Amino acid sequence: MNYWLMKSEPDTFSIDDLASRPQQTEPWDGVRNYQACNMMRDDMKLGDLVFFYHSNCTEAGIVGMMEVVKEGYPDCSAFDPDDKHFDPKSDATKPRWMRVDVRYVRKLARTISLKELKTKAELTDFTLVKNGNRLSIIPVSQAQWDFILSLE
DNA sequence: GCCAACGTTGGC
DNA sequence: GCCAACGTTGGC
Repeated sequence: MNYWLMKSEPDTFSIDDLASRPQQTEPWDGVRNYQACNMMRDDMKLGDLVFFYHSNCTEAGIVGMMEVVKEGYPDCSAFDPDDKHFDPKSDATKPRWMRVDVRYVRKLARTISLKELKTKAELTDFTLVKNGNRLSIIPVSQAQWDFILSLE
């Protein structure tokens, strides 16, 4: 069982959007970064738990939790010329990008902000708090997961 | 809206 | 395979 963190801009897709979806489930598509896609393809497994992180907003931070309900499969939004994330170099015979499906688990009692996470000695190795980090999917260790939840 | 950091592209 | 140019991310 692995733990993860996935970023989303709340203006585009927030935790409340996820909670109001049918079955509270959503395909996590539009990721166009190889490192992140490889993790969805190879490492994210059914039942893995994921922090939902709001980025590029007033209070960037961890707002909730979700779980992987479908393992990596081709992101067909890359095949659709009308889609914002269309990629002409990806096609159905050789999909370049992957996605997983995630289901809402719960919101945290409060937002654990990036600012706060950066102050914790326990998290100095956590990729999220490293300067200039741009990965939208980040692995979280068991220890990091437990520690972050203890802050709630 | 600014800008630093970083990933990707493409010429050579 | 190097690296400059360019585009994007995301905190502030």
